[in-house]
Amino acid sequence: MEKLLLLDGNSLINRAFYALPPLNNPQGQQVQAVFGFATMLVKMFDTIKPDYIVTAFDVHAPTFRHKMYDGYKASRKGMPDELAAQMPVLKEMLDVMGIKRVELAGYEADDLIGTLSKRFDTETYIVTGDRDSLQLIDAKTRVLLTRRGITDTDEYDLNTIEEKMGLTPSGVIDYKSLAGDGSDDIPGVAGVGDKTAKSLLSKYGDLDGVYAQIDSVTPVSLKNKLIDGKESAYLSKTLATIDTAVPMECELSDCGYKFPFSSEVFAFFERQGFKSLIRRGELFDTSVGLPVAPKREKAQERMLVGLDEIKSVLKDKSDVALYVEGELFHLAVDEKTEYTVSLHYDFFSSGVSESELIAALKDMLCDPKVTKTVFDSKSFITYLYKNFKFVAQGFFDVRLAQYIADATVPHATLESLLDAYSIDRKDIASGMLGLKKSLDKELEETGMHRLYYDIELPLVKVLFDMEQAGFAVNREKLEEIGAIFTAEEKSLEKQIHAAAGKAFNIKSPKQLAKVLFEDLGIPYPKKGAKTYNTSAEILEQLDASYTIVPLVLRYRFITKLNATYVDGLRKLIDSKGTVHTEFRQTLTTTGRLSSVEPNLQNIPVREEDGKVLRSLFFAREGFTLVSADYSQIELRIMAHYSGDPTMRRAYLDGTDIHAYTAAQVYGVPLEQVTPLMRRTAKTVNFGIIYGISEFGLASSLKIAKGEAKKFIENYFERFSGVREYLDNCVSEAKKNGYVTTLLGRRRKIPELFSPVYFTRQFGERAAMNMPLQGTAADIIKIAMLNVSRALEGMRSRLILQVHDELIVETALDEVAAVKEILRDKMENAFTLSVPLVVDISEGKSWFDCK
DNA sequence: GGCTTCACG
DNA sequence: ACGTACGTGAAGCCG
Repeated sequence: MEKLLLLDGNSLINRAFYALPPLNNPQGQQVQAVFGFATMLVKMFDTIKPDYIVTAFDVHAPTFRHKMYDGYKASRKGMPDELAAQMPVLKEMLDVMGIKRVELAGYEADDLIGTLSKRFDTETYIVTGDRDSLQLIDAKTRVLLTRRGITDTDEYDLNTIEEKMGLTPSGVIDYKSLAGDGSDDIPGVAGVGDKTAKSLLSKYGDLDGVYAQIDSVTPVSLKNKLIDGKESAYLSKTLATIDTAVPMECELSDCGYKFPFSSEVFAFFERQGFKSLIRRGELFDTSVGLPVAPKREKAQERMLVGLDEIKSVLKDKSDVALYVEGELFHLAVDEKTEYTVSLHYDFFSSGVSESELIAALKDMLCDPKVTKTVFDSKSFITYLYKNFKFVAQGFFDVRLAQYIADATVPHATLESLLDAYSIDRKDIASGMLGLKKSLDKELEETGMHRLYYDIELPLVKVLFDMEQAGFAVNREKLEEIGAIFTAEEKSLEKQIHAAAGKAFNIKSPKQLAKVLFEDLGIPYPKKGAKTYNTSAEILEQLDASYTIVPLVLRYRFITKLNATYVDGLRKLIDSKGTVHTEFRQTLTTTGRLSSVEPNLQNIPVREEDGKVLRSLFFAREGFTLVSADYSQIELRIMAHYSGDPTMRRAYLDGTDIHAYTAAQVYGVPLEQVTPLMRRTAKTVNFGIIYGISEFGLASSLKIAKGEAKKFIENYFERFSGVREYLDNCVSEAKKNGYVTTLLGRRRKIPELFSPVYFTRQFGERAAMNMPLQGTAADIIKIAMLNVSRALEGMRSRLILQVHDELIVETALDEVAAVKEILRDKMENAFTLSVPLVVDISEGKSWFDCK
């Protein structure tokens, strides 16, 4: 018999949307739901081999919609805009595939599917995530319910529905009439749930049976609930019943489709970036001469036993891939063969021990002429250094290359990367050689070859050295400061509890809000707020006559310092009194580094009482700290990029930029700029870097939006080049889908294509900020490479980077030389049209560097 | 595990 | 009509 496949378009795309991570097409639009739908379809073609397909969609009665700035908003409550935006793409896909789609105003997809399932006398498969559809099962109709993933389904037919659900198809309706369905707004009978509904149905057959013998229902309480809920039960029955007689035109002969796919489908997949589908040649009709990419052959698997065999495979090879996975060591010298070595070594087994293997490979690992392709080279050389005490070199880092190629996928795993390039997960090492080839080409094509090979890759070793060097921490002083903090914390806690009139957990924002705004009745500054916010920003606005408020603020401050920096740091000090941060090089979207365990990039500095924590970080015996930081590097980059003559003038003349900005914006001579004017101008300058918005500036300056608007207008009038630059950033980003730094680092900004106004605004600000923040990151990375080279042969060591600051632990007799190196290498890392200026300080501890 | 809060550039 | 400045990490609460 011929087979008909009925798909619930809304339900399935919804599943696909939530089952997959966001995935963007080359234009930056999210398309993961469409991709998931396509994958499901292909699976269905494969397993069911239907003769006919129809996809049904919901069309709700038109509702009033507010006019949007962007003229668009999700049409259905509960559907996120990111999904709604994919509906037209899905429909386009179905059209190019020649798959019939049906929709009818006022009917749900369910009803259309129900009608079609009854209309044709043929074997019918319904695919949906909606359990309601189980009522449509009959001798020729079965239902495939989607499971967790996107291609897995549970099949229900007339036999299995009884076993799996304990219900008949029509029982599904009766069940809902009694138990209701919260997610579908079906009330059911109050007080009747899953268990009761099923036992009633098994006893009385169906809903009518229950009410026919209502007097025999026990216990009496249940009987009364049923009597009270009778009207609701029958209303529910109407609601739960799928309409199988929708007046719609559709004949089986309209429902054919073309598979294998045509060249139009291929072109569609290409436009949407569905690489893994494009690579599957068998999906396409080859008779039309498609440019189908050859499918990557799966590598031959070979187990290597014994060191001699391993050595002979590697002999004279200059391009190898390595991956250690538990007790398995993966190895490849070309893409055709996947070698595995078992590191499980004992008296009986024939495996090779880890230390034997590494010893045998040591020369190769340290030979820069042999390129070792690995996933995360810093982890790999750290592992070798910790366990075997040598420093390997000569790597291609697949994770790093992928991050440079596309930083919107943060910290990708090797599996996700192999999947993305349609490489079998078992081909770990040989697959990495494939990845290397693809990524290398991608970097070349996108102009990021040099960024990767000349900056990021060599930086790995610099970061490794910094991590190993570590930063010495004064443990006695840590305990002293901790004791002081703890004492104050205790005292504050007592005072706060006394002021509140009771003990409560001050660290719980919920409990704190209740005490402040309800128990003590402090007026909440934002009227109409749904939930209380207890952030410092709000607390600072509260009526000064409530003494509890400053106590809470101080308590927050002290506990933050104590928990994060005293307790947090203590746990991470090694036996030598040193902390070794880990720098993450493949994380941020702008190209900055991040620092973890401990994060040494957010040690307090702004508040005096917090800044004392910097005295814990000190230079070891015979050394001192030299710190160098760029002065307003991002604004200088802005001056360079925009070429704004007014702004450049300030930097060329060496004028105080914030005072100068104030003079311009307020229209007064430089000498008449007050500290308040300067402070305001400084905030405006920060705003410029962040991608200014009226709202953001207003909230930062705590002024009205209208006033902020005036500031911005004044600013742009004086610095018109800056406005042109920012506008240009956004328009370029919208045209290309990405922005770039001076060194060609790219950041895709898919948010610019969101249907949601706010998300798009965010994308625009990110487009303005990234070239500035990212170029600053590029420049300090170059400086780090040059500083570290210049320090070779000296005893002084680079130990920390804090975005625009470098710290060198400096041998006492090298102080002058180090200062000169830092100034020279940092100021000359890159030539801009305005000077880069570095401020240098020195001290035994970080606190003393001022 | 998500949310809130707050430390840094 | 609604609510954010850009980029991070850590701690603690809460469900």
